[in-house]
Amino acid sequence: MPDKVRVRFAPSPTGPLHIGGVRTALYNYLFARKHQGSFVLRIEDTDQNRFVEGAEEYILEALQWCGIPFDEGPGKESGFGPYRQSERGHLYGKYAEILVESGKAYYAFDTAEQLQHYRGKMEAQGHTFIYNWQNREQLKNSLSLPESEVSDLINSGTPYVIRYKMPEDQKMELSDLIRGQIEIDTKILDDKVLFKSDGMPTYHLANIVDDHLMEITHVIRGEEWLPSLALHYQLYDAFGWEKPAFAHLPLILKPVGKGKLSKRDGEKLGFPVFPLSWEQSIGYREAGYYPEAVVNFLAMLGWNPGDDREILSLDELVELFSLERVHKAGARFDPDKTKWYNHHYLQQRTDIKLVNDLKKYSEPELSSFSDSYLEKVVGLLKERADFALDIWTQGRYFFSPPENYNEKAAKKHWKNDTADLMMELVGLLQKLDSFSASELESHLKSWIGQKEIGFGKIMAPLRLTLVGDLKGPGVFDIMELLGKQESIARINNAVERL
RNA sequence: GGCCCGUUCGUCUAGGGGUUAGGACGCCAGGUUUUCAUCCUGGUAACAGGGGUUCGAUUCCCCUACGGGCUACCA
Repeated sequence: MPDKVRVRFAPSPTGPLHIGGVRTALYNYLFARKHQGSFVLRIEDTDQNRFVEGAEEYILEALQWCGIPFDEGPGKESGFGPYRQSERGHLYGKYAEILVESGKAYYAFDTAEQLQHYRGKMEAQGHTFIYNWQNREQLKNSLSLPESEVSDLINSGTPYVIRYKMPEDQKMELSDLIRGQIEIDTKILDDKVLFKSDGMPTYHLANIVDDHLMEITHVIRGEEWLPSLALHYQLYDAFGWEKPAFAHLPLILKPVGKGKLSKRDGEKLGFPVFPLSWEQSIGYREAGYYPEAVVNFLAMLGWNPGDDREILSLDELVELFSLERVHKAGARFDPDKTKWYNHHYLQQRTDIKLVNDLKKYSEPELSSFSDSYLEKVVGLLKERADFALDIWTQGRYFFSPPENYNEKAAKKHWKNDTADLMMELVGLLQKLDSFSASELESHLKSWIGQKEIGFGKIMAPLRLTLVGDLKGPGVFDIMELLGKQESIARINNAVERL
């Protein structure tokens, strides 16, 4: 790689960034870091109709949350800006005209309605309408019309677009870092619009011009752009510019069923498809995922380091990443595995951090408990949690007595003599000075041993009185945390109610 | 429909002319925990099909099937 590596992530602010977009950004970021290059964020907002308020802010915040900052972009000027295409509007017309002058592009006056009509007609016959060498002489453009009429139309303010004049029959060899060589014949390609009648460039023109001007060395983008690669090659050649290297990433597919991952899948199967919440759709952040987990599982979706490692930090990913190891086929999204990643990263967190995570979800209920108490709760519960929220939902009994008792368990374990046994147990507990888990364990065990009854006759109902269910950490640990007074109160309470 | 890209356990994938085709998630079983979960151990499970090439193909080539993308004055 001769020059300094420069890559870009170029989203359109037409809505929230979805998880596939995040992965594209991530791969760009990893590649840039790996080669000590620059990661540029460019906002492609040339379509005024699809602009969505707040989308750009969302993109910025999402990248920040994921921990994949850009080196240049909106608000981070570095000599190649501005980084919003809407602010570069004046640039593109000039380049389109250059192509017209050199005969590589032309003016077209066909209205959207006319084209729609042609399309409908062809489709009715079972064909596809393609605006190219086959019919451009019959359509309304500067190739078919006399020069004088063309200038009349332009001077009278007739709306026009500028189309690229795709060669009639040229065999092209395209090259992709992930897919290798691709052959294509230009005769099946169309005369794509480069410059719209509203004075804005289309993606194709703006993209090539900006990538050139911003000195992008590697274009890493989604596979949906592969069909446009030939056009982009044509454009670089038409301008006489050096092409960047291209890498087209496989798409992320639905967990079940057909097609690529969509917002609907998240709603249907109950997992986020956006990094942050957007309107009614919950984001990974809000669902309780850690950015490290999101980055890790996204990185592994379509790429691997070539060995068995699956838990990789961002730094390790940077170190190991290579485009050559990106898989070619689309990858089905696996919600279970993303959970597993989060579970892993949650275990790595300190108890203090987890307490803070927990407070985000249930601050009011937790405010009356000390941090040291909460830390102990977290310590006891974390290993069974995928999310910080699980600690709250699965550990309610640490914060308030059980409101009801699991009926099935009560029926099975609360026998006729259980109440008497529990009262006897209360008597024993009253006498204890230390309420540590180990003390409790030895006292209870010897007591049960003396009575010559099964452990189950005591342990199961005891747990029921404390927790309300047959779940949770060790009974003695729970009792120690709850304390003598609360534990006894809960046993008494259960005796009355069961 | 046309064009392009793809196809290894259910899923993410490693591998690559001769392998017991490896790992992870999920699932199942055993162990630990006198609970549930975690955890540990083990197990289940794959080279889409058909032709070539070859002494030998899951691996290379072709065809078919299937999957995906594109086919806008959207990106």
